[in-house]
Amino acid sequence: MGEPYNPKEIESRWKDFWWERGFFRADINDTSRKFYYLNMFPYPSAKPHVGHGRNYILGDAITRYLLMRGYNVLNPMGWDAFGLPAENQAIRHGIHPREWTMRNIAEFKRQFRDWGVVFDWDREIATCEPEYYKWTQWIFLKLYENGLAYRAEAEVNYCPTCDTVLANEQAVGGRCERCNTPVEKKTLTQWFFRITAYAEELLRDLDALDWPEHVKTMQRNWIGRSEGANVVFRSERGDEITVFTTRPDTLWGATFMVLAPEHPLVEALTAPEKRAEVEEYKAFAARQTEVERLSAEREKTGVFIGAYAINPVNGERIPIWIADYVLMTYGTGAIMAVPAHDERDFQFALKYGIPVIPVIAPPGGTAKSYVRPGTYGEGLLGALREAGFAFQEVDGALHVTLNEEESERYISLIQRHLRPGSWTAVVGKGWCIVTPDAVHNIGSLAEERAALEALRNLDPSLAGKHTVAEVLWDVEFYRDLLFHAEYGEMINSGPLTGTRGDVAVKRTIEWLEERGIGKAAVNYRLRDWLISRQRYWGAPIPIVYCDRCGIVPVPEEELPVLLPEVERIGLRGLSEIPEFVNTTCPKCGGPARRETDTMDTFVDSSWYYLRYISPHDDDKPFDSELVNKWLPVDLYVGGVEHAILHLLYSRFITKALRDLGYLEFGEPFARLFTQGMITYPAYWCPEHRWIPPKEVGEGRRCPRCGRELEVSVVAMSKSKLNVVSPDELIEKYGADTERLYTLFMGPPEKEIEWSEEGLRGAWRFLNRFWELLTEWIPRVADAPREFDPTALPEAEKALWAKLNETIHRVTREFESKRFGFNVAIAAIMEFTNALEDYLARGEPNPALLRRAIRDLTLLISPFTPFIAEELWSRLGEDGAVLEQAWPTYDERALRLLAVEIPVQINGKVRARVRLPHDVAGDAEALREAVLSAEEVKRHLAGKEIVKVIAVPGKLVSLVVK
RNA sequence: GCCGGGGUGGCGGAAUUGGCAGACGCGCUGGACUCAGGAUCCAGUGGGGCAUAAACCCCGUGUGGGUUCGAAUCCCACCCCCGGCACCA
Repeated sequence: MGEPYNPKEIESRWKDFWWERGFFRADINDTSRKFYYLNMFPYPSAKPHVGHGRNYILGDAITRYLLMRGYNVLNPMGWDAFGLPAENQAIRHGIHPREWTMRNIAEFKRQFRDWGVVFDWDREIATCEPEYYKWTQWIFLKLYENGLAYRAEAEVNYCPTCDTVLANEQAVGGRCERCNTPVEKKTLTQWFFRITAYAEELLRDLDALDWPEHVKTMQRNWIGRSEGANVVFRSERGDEITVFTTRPDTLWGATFMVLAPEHPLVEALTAPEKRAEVEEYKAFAARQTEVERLSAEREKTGVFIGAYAINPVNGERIPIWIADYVLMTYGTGAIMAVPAHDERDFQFALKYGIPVIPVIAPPGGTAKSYVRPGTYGEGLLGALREAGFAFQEVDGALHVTLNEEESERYISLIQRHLRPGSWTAVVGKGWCIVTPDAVHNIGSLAEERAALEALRNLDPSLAGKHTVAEVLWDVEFYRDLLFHAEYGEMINSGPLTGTRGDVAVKRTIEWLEERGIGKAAVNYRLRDWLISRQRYWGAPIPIVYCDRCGIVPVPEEELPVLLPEVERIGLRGLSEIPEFVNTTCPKCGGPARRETDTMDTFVDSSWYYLRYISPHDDDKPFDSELVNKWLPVDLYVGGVEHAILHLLYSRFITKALRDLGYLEFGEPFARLFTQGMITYPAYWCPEHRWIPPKEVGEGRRCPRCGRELEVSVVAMSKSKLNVVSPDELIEKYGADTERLYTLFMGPPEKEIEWSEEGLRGAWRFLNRFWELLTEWIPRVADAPREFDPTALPEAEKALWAKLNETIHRVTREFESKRFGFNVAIAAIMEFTNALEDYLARGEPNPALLRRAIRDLTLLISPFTPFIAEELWSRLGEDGAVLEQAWPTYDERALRLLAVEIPVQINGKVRARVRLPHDVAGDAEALREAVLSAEEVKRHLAGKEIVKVIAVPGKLVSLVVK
């Protein structure tokens, strides 16, 4: 037996060793073998938990591997140190946010040290330090100078709980991303970054990034590019109303127009008699919270404003409505409504009695006709059969289904059999109303009116119907054909009638452009980035307002605009600190007021990866020359929760700085890896709120009131009291156990539940590992370092082969995209098991054993560096683990062994044959060897071999009869 | 609805990318040690059949079909789950 494993003692010995020996200090001037590894820096909120650990332990393992592979690794760490929680703490407890933040930072650093997670601490930054935010302000000024930062009045999202406005990206589903409060709409004058100027590039450049597909998809969705056309309609008075549409091919079917309630023309266009109604609706729309507006299945509402527009393609006069399903913030805030081919417009038209004109042939070319009971003569059924039309009789009514070419023939037939005063319709490629002596095509508004008139005259029960569509909708049989959004042949479309669906959009745009009534256009869902925050704990926006000079940027040499030191921070942030607000104009020297908003903390984090290169430079934000050599970041690792916000903003800032001449690259993160969160059960008592898992007893009841608790397995968070603290684990099992389990629990990109049992599995393994190695290390101290593998007996060859296979499997996970360290560690465990078995069998070969212990120690070192360093030092090798080359894999090792070749007979494995590697590796030899093997012959008795497939080194497959 | 990613034992997950499905670990079962064990160690563990045992056989990677000597892996259709977006014209 070896020594008992005492992690506490081992870990205290090596805790500071790696940093002190300088292994993690990057040589910034040597970029020949550089590797920029970066973990997303944390917001230092309270104490880190094992969920944080996952991120940094993963990064530490990768870094240690890269160091052993001889890379000059830059792996810095810093703090996303501005932000609301610190400020809220400050307001509540009177402690300064800096103090609170610094305390947490110290806590994080201590934790990293305990974990054995080392960074290049010489490059530590904190975004709340003036030496950092000075340059955040500098970036603001550069963007401002170049028209990429601007101040505008806009409808913005306001979170009443956080007392500040939010960016679009931070109002998720109409709720504050941070606190889940429904956001309110407010019209305010705020600062924006013009990220939309880069919409196209942000979208296009995604293709070349080595990022997870789902993150790229999220960004694509967020940017939301759509292609179409802008078409200019005019009001009857002559005002131009431009609409954006992705379906210009449906233009002839526009039967009304809808403006967003806030559209600037609404005021001027509204007819006097509609004014009151319109005002009321606008007020109603403004009252709606985002959450209400977004609620699914909400019925569409709107009002007619008493004005008409002229459709430029066919001169049709169409009513103008306002409705809140049209958003002022997308496209032009005005749409042409084509109810026949847009579901929303269809619902709206049906509700408000607006005509529907089909202008695109439906897919499949089917048409339907419904003939009411008692409206047709005796001979119709026979005639239909004779003519070969498919129909069904349902309670005396006929359901006729036609294909495209049959419609005309059918119409003339049905006309002969309809009773006088009766009618039917044919709905398919266009709609028509058929009476015994007329056919009304619904191809224009006038035709639609005429058809409706005819119907009303025939059938008094239709007097209350407003449109033909309404009449047809009442017939269940027609419903699936009344509206469709597919592309198809254009019909009822004037000169473009007959244009095929696959070219319809393109042809229509050309046609519009030739006539100057519209042109191709692209729209994005992405909005400009609102960066103003009405809070104290952030980087002040470096702007001064002067009554004489207007908006004046603070001159570069006066940066930073420092946060004022105050006794107490109030709810109104900087605006309630007169010493800060009142200043002099940098231009004219007259009295002026400072901008009191601070910047969104995402601005701070959108450029920090540049600052690490020259973190203490007082003259510039970053050293362009070095940054151009070190960036893009080779590997960026963080949570998916930043897939849109932080990653999109950073990409934008990088592109902007490139265009301003400070950078030579346009993407900050060449490769991205998103790791999943660690979850844990959280218990909720309706009365006592969140209950820590430890206090939950048998039967899942509240320890205080005995009520049954609701359980949910969710990401660890302090607020839900379900965090697992590393301190207790490390005290009990040591950091190596936590590290090993964290990496072993599952593939790192997946969310996974923390388990104390699983952790103990890692603990058991390390104990076994330690005892085994410490038992044998003293016995191989004097063993030779070299040996000839080919001269080993079979059992030793097997161990040697297994060792090489293990090196291969572990290395592969570092080199792969997935960092499947669960598999790498499994391989190490397997080898340890094999080594145990080998040692149990008798006297080992000392040279081989020494080599196995040596390589095994190096292989496990990125995962459990403490135990590895300790074992290494006892092995009597030179230097530290991180000074060793990563073990290499000798392919020849596997060839030393006999291989077991499975033999399939008719697709099933029926025998296994052990063969020397060179026999198994040669197709012909393999075939011969297998066919002559006894256990194969046994299965072949009395059968005829039809085919033999021999795959060298893999298997032999026989087909027999 | 659109887009992306997935469905493998009781659980987390492996499977060198078309070649022995279930590695490794957790859990579970039995045993050992023990006053005791929720500690530790040993053995077993996909389902079923046969059975003293060794051995052997059948089924099995969401469902149905296909390609192939051979499919978890490739193709077609469908079902389900997760994530993102969604009144975006």
